[in-house]
Amino acid sequence: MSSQPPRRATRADVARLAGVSDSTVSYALTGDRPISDETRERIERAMAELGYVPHARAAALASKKPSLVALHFPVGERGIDISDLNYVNAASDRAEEEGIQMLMWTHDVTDIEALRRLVTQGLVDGLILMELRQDDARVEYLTTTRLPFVAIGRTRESEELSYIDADFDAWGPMAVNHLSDLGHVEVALVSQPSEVVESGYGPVVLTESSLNAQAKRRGMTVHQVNARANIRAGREAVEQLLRQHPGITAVIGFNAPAMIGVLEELAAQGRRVPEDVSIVHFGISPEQAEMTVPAQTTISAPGGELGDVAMALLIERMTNPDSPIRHILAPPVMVDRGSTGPARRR
Amino acid sequence: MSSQPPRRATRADVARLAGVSDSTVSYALTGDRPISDETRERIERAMAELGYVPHARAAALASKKPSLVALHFPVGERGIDISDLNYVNAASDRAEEEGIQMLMWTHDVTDIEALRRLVTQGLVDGLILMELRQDDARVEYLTTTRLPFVAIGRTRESEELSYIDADFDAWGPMAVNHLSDLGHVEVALVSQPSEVVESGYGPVVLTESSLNAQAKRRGMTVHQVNARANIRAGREAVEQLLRQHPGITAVIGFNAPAMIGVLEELAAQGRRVPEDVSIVHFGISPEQAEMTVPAQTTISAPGGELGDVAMALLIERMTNPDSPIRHILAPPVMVDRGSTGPARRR
DNA sequence: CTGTTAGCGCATTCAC
DNA sequence: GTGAATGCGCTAACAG
Repeated sequence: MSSQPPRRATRADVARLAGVSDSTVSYALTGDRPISDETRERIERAMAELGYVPHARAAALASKKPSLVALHFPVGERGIDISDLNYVNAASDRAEEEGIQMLMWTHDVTDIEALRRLVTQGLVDGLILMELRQDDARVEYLTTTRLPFVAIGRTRESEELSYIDADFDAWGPMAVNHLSDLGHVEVALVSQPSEVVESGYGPVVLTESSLNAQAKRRGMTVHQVNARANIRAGREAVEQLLRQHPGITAVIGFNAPAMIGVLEELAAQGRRVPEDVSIVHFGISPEQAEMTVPAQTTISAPGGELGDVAMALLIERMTNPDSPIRHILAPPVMVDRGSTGPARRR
Repeated sequence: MSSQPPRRATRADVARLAGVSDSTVSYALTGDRPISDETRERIERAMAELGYVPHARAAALASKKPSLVALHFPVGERGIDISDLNYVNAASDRAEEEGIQMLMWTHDVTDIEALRRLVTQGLVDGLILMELRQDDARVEYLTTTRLPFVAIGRTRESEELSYIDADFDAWGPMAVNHLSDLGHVEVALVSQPSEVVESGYGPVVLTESSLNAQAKRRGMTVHQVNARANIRAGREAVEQLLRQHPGITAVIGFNAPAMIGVLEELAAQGRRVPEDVSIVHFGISPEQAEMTVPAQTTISAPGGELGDVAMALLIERMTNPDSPIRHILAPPVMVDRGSTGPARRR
């Protein structure tokens, strides 16, 4: 390992060694104006020799252009999985295309004090919010701030908020119609813990209500259970559901760990999927859906699109604070993995 | 929503409004020298009126003190779960105590090009690496750089690397001794996918070898399977193991999703835990261990300690580049959740 | 094609 | 107790 030089080389060091002026070095770097091949060559040699690394934060200070944004990814009860990574990577890729770095910030949604520190320290030029609540304290706080931000997800009153979100109002009907077309008339919904619903978590609230509305229209009965996000809770939930409502022919899931338990319990009871019970699962990634036995048919948002568009929205707002508020809804995508079939005859 | 002021207020604006000099405002903020109550009062009023927010990145530039570090958390095949969050939160808490913000960076371990961009853009003052490989290209690259970094985990040749790591050499013996004391002489090891092992992932490599060595000493036979990280793979693995080696009385796991499958398959076969088969699981979080039916006895690293110490190490290196290289090993912790018992009589 | 100059927002040394 | 001056590393006019 080479011994560490005492301090990092600066543009001035490079300029001196190359025998040119400071700004020439800058321009050689950015290519913002023509440089003769010869001086460019000298500059590059000097940079290499000094191990010169431009200091992006100083550049950002001087140019007043955005260089660093954060994605607020509150890793709450459920953690981060590969499906979330689709968002994250898409957003980050989009940022890098624009020469902006994106880092993740993982504090709890409710930790407004930490958010305040992040913002008031002026460490980032913009923020993307995820896991929006219907009433979201972060949004309230950030609107009192000059920091540009957009959301993946939305609040109840979101007129003033730029966001992209999955069109959850279409999720429920998509599931109901699919199952109803297959002849199912009595189904179970294994949803998320009641705290999550009560805290006003948009996806669940919107999906549940669109599902119930459409079920009513199609004459379908829905028995809902709010299960904790673990395997055991899923087993217990489905055991009880099937005991109390033997007419159930399909389970709609919105809770990945619990649905593992549901599948376990069905297998333990000797019920086959999809011959005896059909399964549809909201919002999980292909990886999660393929992981279980059997694989699950899913209805979800289009992977990276949300992240990509969100970053584009943020960049627009950072570049031009007067750019219009945007609301974008991404339609759901259903992937059939064979876990649904015609309803068992009653 | 209030209309947005044209630009953010600066220290100069505050100084002008308060009728004091720029530096006085700085000192009022930092408290680095005595300020009369009266001027402090005026300054505070001015700050409030202007909605002044200090600009941390400019401050960092001027003071040459670190203000932003990144935690490289490669979210690979397995994602991030709550157990990882212990590290993340502990590190981040420690950073904030020192007035430093920590953000996460989630690119793939192998994406050195992206790492190079992160570093050469000079966006962060330091870096914590996670998920170290035995030969880790990131370490190689970063040592050619002036950027301070430390690791949670270690490489094969880690003399020059400051790290904290779990003492995996103690994991294997802890599991072997525990089971051997209970009379188990033939056990299964459901480990991670062979690519992971071949890529030289330290925890697995070290744990496996310490386990095998100790098993030999204690006269224990270990049948190892490298299962993919999903439920189905775990089911298949244990089914085959028990068929080929009916003498197996315990399963040692190092693969959370696969072990869910193992438990499912044992239940499906009517084998009870721990009466028929004992279970010990390496490296999963309490949350994961409690989630399954039955809960699993675990041997893991002490949650937040790794993150906390890693950040402390990094801060030391950033503050004083000449500080000594440190190697710290954290002893394993076993939590008995009742999934192990005396070996079934053969 | 290249150099000079004046900042970006702040910390800090040196004065008073 | 307070102010003025200098510089962190870089960008971006303004000058040739």
